[in-house]
Amino acid sequence: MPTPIPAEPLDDPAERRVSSKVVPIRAATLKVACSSCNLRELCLPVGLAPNDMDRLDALVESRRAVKRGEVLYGAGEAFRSLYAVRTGFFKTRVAAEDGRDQVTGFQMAGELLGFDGIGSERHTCDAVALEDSQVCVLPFGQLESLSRQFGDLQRQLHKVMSREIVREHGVMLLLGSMRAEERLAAFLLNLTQRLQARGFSPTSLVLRMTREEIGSYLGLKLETVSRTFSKFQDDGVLEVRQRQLRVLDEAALRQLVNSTPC
Amino acid sequence: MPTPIPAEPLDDPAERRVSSKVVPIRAATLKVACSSCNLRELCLPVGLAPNDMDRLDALVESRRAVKRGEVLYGAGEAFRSLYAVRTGFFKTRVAAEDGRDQVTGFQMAGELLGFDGIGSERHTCDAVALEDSQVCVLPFGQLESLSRQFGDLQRQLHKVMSREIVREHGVMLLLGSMRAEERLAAFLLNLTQRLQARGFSPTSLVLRMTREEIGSYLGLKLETVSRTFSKFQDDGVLEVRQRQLRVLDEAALRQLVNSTPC
DNA sequence: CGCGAGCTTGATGCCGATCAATGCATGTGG
DNA sequence: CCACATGCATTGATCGGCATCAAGCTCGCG
Repeated sequence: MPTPIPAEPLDDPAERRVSSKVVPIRAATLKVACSSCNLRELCLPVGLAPNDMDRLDALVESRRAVKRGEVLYGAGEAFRSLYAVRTGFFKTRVAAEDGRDQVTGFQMAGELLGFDGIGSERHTCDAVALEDSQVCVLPFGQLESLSRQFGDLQRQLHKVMSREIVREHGVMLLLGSMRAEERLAAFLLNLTQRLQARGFSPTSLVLRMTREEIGSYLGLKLETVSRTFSKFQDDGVLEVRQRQLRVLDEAALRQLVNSTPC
Repeated sequence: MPTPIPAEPLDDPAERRVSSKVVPIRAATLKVACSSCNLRELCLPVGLAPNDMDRLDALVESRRAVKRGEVLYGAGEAFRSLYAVRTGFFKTRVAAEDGRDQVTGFQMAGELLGFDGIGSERHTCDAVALEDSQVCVLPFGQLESLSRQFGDLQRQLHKVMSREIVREHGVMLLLGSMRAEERLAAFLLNLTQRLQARGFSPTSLVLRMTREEIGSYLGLKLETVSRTFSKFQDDGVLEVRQRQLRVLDEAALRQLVNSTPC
């Protein structure tokens, strides 16, 4: 289990103001440094020796600001870098040839994006910011070469990719065999757990995504998501006011996920 | 697109007879060698320089025979190695705390298994042989250390993992937004394409898995799978006799996958 | 203040689950 | 070698959960 971290302070305002457009920012000017990042216990540097971390610092060449609604990368784009979410919130989605698309994940601070692009040297999905966000840019060629020198970094990279595979197994289980209530319960538990690991309250949260995006992720229509929220509220499990949620009975959520009425 | 390879010859009988139990076999006695394996164009060695491949040969320490129905590894087991399927056919499945389980993939010759275990040092799903099979054992520690020396191998390993992530995105799309006929059509197209890459006919195939296993993978009940097969047969798209299939109208299958009646 | 994106809630219908029975192949022991 | 068991597949009848269609509602914002 990752070490909990106190709620991160807001970035200093001077830094946030640059976000009016997608702007690459030179590392030197901002002193980007994993070693001093408040996300270092959650992000790629987990478990690295101080020496290794210095080298990783050197690799993080820039940050990039992405405004709400803008794409960090899109399907078809050449793959160059992974991205670590520093602040903000993203969704990734794949699109079928026809209009349909599927949200494949939501990423918050400290989580990595872009693994989909390694296999074909092109991205195969879109990453979209759900609020004004900042990412650290990790040029993949450099990351590979660095991880050839530092076994700990190599291992960490492999672990992160492996966990992404395992997470998707969980989503497949959810999509393949759970009913609407179970899906939403599983989703909420996952969300609160990740927020808790970042020092936020596990009982009070603000959704960053619409009902439609939740529905796409869970294989449900937005009306079903909405109705299920209402039902949880009627049952006293949740307090719902728009995107503001309060978990009243976490045990009930857990029980739902493990029930087998299907 | 991978180079097609002629249908692989059956293993020599002396070698197959050892499969009465799960038996580790010393490499030396069997001359295991990626460089002479007829799967080298499909497996981990893709694109390696001859020198690198010799080193990979040295790493493949043994083969392991797994009889139909036996597990190659199970959830909870310590993670030590990846496995490359040499002959045979596997499924991987995750289990929820209650009885439910979900088939997360089917693996055939040249495909790699075991990535689920890297993240937590323990396997998180079961790998079960669907027919008598053989795998090459790739001790992961050695694979990492080798891929620190050889950039091509490192890159190849990352690509394989990335493609696994992308494949799962596709399954999520399928589970989240397709109807039964589309799911089965997508499944069949994927299967025939992979068989074709291995030099088999893309129109005539024998399923190695039951209707129930297909259903679990596709998020359907076995009756629905069976009915959908029957419908495809009535429509002249498929000829179905038990597990023996013949694709009569591949275009119809493709059209189904891209249709959007949902 | 009024517009529009997002959310809620109701009425209805359909796809696939469920329950149930039968068919078909393989294998095993009498 | 047949009788029977067993596992898997097919097919039918019915049911239910979620999608769909259709109104309103809420709230943030120009």
